[in-house]
Amino acid sequence: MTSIRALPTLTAPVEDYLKVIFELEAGDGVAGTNEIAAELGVAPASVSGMVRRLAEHGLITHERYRGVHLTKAGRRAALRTIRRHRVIEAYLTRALGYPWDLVHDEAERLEHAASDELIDRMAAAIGEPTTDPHGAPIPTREGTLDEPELLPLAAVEVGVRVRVQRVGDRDAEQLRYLAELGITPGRQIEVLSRAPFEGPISLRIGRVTKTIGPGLAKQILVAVR
Amino acid sequence: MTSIRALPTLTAPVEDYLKVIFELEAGDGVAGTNEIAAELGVAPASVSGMVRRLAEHGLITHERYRGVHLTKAGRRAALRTIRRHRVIEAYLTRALGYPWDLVHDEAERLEHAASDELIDRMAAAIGEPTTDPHGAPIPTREGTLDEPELLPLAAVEVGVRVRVQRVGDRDAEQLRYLAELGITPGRQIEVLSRAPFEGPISLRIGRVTKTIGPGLAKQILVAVR
DNA sequence: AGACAGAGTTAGTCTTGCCTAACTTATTCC
DNA sequence: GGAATAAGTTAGGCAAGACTAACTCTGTCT
Ligand SMILES: [Mn+2]
Ligand SMILES: [Mn+2]
Ligand SMILES: [Mn+2]
Ligand SMILES: [Mn+2]
Repeated sequence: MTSIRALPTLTAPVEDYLKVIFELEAGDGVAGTNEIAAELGVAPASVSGMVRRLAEHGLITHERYRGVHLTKAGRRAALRTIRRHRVIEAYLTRALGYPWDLVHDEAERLEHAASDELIDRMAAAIGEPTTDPHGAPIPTREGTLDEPELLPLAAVEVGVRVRVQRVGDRDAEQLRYLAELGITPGRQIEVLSRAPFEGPISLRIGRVTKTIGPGLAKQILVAVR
Repeated sequence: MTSIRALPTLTAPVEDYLKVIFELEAGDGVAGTNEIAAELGVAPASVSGMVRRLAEHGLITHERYRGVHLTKAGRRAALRTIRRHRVIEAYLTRALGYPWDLVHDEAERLEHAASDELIDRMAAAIGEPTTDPHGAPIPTREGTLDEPELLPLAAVEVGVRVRVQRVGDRDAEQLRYLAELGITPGRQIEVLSRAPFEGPISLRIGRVTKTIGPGLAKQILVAVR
């Protein structure tokens, strides 16, 4: 039995905090104050303040000095914002010809202003997309997220052929470079060689060969075969 | 010689105040505290506070107890927001099939979050519209606004044939009713009769006859012939 | 001229969200 | 086990933007 409680419209900063906490928790299992601060570009002390408020509103639980976890309500709100963000990114590229390196910043603001109605119309207009332009899966209206297991390209053995599934979308410059290299979701890649000690990685992309650093290779998520 | 000064990104409330002041000034020649407060749904004291801040930032001039006027910079900012608002309304109806009674509220939020880039792409995608769905003219990118002289339907003589140019867009309910009556921009109407003392007005709309009150008729702006 | 209504302002308070500086806790390392 | 270090928190401030209550203009009406 679920009690339907109208969420009392969250502010833009609150939505951004929840989103970041969701993503950190998915990675580490727990979200730390400094991590959240770094991700949002605010001072750690500001995070402590917000964490108190989020806990008071029942969106997270907080163990002092131990990190935070989303509650059911917090997780729901986070997934709603993530859905909005990714639908907006998908719509901007597919319907308005936006380049994939610009959509993130735009979506970062619009995600707080668009109504559910608008998000649904956008999604419908481009055929209910399941991923955003960077390959990130889009949560459903109902708040379920199907996150497939993916491998960072940096961890793929030499000789293996993989398909690009998803790339990091925070850095616009990096996205432009990836596009230039031809590394976009759906692309087939073969790892030709890997220098030891975190050295450069050679790739065959289509019929050309390119070499990238391991840092970049960590941002490229692939599926084998 | 114009000095190019980057406006230090205005907040959403500031943009809304400037928009409202622009519209009141266009009407009365001056914007009063209480008018602004009523328009924004805020206490008059809140307006006094904001007015001080806007004046400090050089967006308005303020004579105590006398009302406010936009400066050049304030007018420019107001027109920018109005352009955004109307382009968004036009885009939502033309590209996403939004009904005309819902676009205002949506645009009221999105106008503060969309980049100039996005507004330009939206405008381009629907063929550089010159009016919004309610017939309001859209300011140009350069900040000029061509506001044609229009007559409220309430002031039209019996027997005169007019064309609907623009309708008030604040009240969603009213917009639904107007749509039901068939009173939308572009529509031809003939005034059949007007009862005295602010009485009801009979109209021929297409081949049907409808009667409306004078309050509603003030919200309908028309051009003769 | 004086009174009064309406418009506008001031004073004081609240919440949100941010900051820096100083402090406390947890962990790690010798 | 105790010191160093990293992580996290508290204290104290600030600006924006809202509120209520109390005060002050301004203009009008007699
Ligand atoms: Mn955001
Ligand atoms: Mn993305
Ligand atoms: Mn607005
Ligand atoms: Mn409109």
